[in-house]
Formats: sequence, C-alpha cells, structure tokens
Amino acid sequence: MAERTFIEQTPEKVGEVVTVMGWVHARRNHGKVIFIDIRDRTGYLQAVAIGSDADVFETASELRDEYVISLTGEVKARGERQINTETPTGTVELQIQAITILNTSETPVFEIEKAPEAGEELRMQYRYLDMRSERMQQNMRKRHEIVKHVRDYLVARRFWEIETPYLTKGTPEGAREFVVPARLQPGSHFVLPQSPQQFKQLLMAGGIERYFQIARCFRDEDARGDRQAEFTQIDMELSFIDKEEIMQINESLLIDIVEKIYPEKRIQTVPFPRISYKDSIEQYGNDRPDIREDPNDPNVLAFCWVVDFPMFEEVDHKAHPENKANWTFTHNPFSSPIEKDLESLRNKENVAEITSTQYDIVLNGCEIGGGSLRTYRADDLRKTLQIIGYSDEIIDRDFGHIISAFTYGTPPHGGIAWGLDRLVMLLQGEKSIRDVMAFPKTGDSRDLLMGAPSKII
RNA sequence: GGGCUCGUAGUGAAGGGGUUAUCACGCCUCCCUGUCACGGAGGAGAUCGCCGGUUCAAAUCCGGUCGAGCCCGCCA
Repeated sequence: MAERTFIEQTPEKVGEVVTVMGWVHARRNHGKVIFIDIRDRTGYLQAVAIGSDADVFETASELRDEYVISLTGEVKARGERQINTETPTGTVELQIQAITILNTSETPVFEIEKAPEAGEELRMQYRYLDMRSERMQQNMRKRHEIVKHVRDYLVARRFWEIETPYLTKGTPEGAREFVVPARLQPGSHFVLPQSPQQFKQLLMAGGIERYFQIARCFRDEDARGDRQAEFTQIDMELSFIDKEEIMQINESLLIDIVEKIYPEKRIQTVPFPRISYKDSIEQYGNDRPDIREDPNDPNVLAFCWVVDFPMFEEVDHKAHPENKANWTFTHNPFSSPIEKDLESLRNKENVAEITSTQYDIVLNGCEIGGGSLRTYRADDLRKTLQIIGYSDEIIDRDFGHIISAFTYGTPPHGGIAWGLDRLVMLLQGEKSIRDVMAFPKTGDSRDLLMGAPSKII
C-alpha cells in the first residue's frame, strides 16, 4: 500500500499528493462533481471527483456509506468562499486522482453519525459499527490516554507493572465468583478474581515495594449502569508508606489527568476535601457524598475523600442468614485499623469503635476507588478474621498462604484500587460504564456481539 | 429473587378498538459542477416482538412469554 497520510495531517500538506485511507462517511453527488467525505480515526476530509476524469468519477459514483477506500490526490487549499469552519480540515480538500475500493459495506443497520440515538441492544450487537461513531471513538481514545497517563506517572515514581493471575482461588464471603473447571484436576475449579487484593499484598511480601496493574476483575453479580460482571481496576500497592503519602500520590495523579487530558474541566476543590464516614452519612445520607455546588455544570469535578470508616459493622442477619457471626468487615478483612485502635483489635474489644485506615475516593457522588493501609502482622490478621467469626481451621485453610507470608518479614504496606470504567464514564460525561468499555455486556451479563455465554459444543 | 418502563418499515419516533398504519433519517432510480446534514422528482420497504384471550372487529384492551433498560436486593 502507498504511504498513508492521516486525515488530521492534511491541512499542512497543501500542494502535496497524498494517500488517505478510511471509510466513506458521506457522499454528495452533483451530477458532474461528487464530494466524498472520507473518515479515519483522526477526522473527516472532503474529497472531490470531477466528471472530466471518467475513471475516477465512475468509481466515485459507485461508492456507498462505510465502503473502505484509499484515495490518492493533491491536497488543495479551498477558495475563500468554500472554507468550512465547522471542521479542522475545512481549509483544504483532496482532488482525487485515484480511488481504490478496499472493501464494500452493506448499508449499516444504523447511521454511524446517529449511532448514539440507536437502541443500546443494537449498538452492542453491532459494536464494531457503534465504535466508529465520534462518541465511542472519543470514549476509547480518552480511556487509552488516561491509562497511558497513569502508566507513565506511576512508572516515573518507581512503580513496577506486574500481572497477577486470572485463574486463582476463591475467597469466602464477598461477591459471587465466576468458576472455571480445572481440566487436569477433575472436580476442582479455579475462580476468577474479584480483585488482585491478596496477590498484590503477596507482591509486597515478595519485596516488589511498588506495584501497579491495569487489572480485570470479575464479579458474578447483577449488572447496573455503573457495574459490569467484568471491569477494570487501576490497582496499586506500596510498601514502607503511610496513608498520607498514598492519598497524596493518588490525588496528584487525578489532578494531573484532569489538567492534561481534560483542560476544559475544573476541579471544584483542591486539595480534595476529606469527609469522615460519620459526617458523610449524617450530611449526605450515604458514604459517597456528592459535594458539587452546581450539579448541572458538566465541567465541574468534585473529588473528595471519605475517611474514618468503622472497621467492622454488625451483621445483617436478614440479608445474610447464613452468617452466624456478630460482626463483618465494612470493606475487606485486610485493612488495618488506625494505630490507636490496634490494641482494641488485639484484645477484640470495643469492636464497634475500631476505626479503619480505609479511604475512599469519590467523584461527583460516585465511588471511584478505595484503599487502605493493610494489616501486615500475622497475628493481627488472625484476630481480625476471628472477630468476623472465622474458626482457626477456616482461617488456616482459606488464608493460610497470606498469614504464612506475613510471618516471613512482610513490610508495612498499603494501596488503593480505582474503578477505571467509572472514572472514564464520569470524565466523559457518560451515564453508563458500558459506553466506555469496548465490548460491554447486557444487564444479565450476556455478550450480544459474540453470543456469550453459550453451550459448549 | 422483587418492582417499574419500553418493544410499531433498516434506524429513531407518532398513533392507542373500525385509518390505505403517520413522520423524519436511511435505502433504490432519475436530474443536478461547489456541496459539506447538498438540493429536486419518483419509488420500494411493517405479518405493529411472540403466543393466547376478550370483541362483529385488536397494533390498540387483558393474560402470559421473550428481549432491552432503570431501580431494590446483592456488589468482602
């Protein structure tokens, strides 16, 4: 193929003969002159075929929407009265010298330009068409930019990007897990991780010191607008660190993302306000306060931290009749209490008063992440698990690996995980995380494009 | 597991017991040398999600079912 010029580059190529490749976005046939709007990932460009060039004109008249074409021609400056100020390439147009049809297309089931108005079922079924729309292209591009930015930022701060297994072991309690039969151990199964929580702590035990991962997580629960069966966390963990440092790194990173990738948006308050769990419940009625002064301003980002969560809460025996214990953890059993409550934990007294080091990051009333300092001494983890009613047998069976690790010099550590999909959703002004995922699933977790799940043949 | 909303040409919507089932966009044919959501003329395209019931008559009312969305439960 000829060397390709991206459409966004064409305004600087006046007078040059270039080849652009992309999709037929629109065509306007005026009898003796045909205008083709060709679209690639970088934009649209008007190309012109005139009747005096019979070969080109004949091919141009055969083109239909979404045909994939290669156009070679001279980039010409438009006359003053023909400049289109609506588009970045409106100062130029391509005088077509050769057209190659690389592939044809059926009439799309919905018009690409109107994809956002199409039914969501159809958009998911024809995701590859939906994805050509400006809206989805922007969502995918911005998501990429955010992830790239996070990577660069963390790597520059001595984090290592490490992958943890997707085929792993179940953990009791928590979300329902996806199960994968283990062929080589009939009757046994793997589960897909709800989060890399235990692995990242084991990485700290392993001396990695600073880790991050763009990690897929799996939860076999009913979906919502902001919940999918599989979703992506930006997961990180650090050793020899205090709470303040972790919050500071994350706060700076979020501010940096907004400043670099969303310069048109404004963060309502910097540094991010910190609200205690108790105050949040009292003032906002929940633990993800929407502190926006003007909730109708699409460009305002109101971040805040919610801190001082209780470590334990009383078990709701109606919702969890199988749980005979009196206490359960509010976030996860691996969070450490704050320093002054460690004695209570160790003595298993004043349980209701024990405060966790947990911190949640909230944006515009939506929880986009949470973390804590972790318990890193074996006895303290055992005490925590005992408080929530686990016997020593269960603890050794289900948590033996991590308790063992803690007995071999695990450093103090802590971390956080962001819900990437939710963050991108909020930054992009979308109402559903489905719109910032390339291939989302329906509310009952089916993939309409692939037809999954399906019977194994 | 529960509640609510929706399902009508390819797409998005209107209609709400008797209509030739309406509109916009798209599609097809023809005309058009400056449009950029081009324009003009004409045309095709719908067993009104599916099954059953009520009725002289159902897209319309009722029941069920399937599919989609939202919410509650659930989401360490």
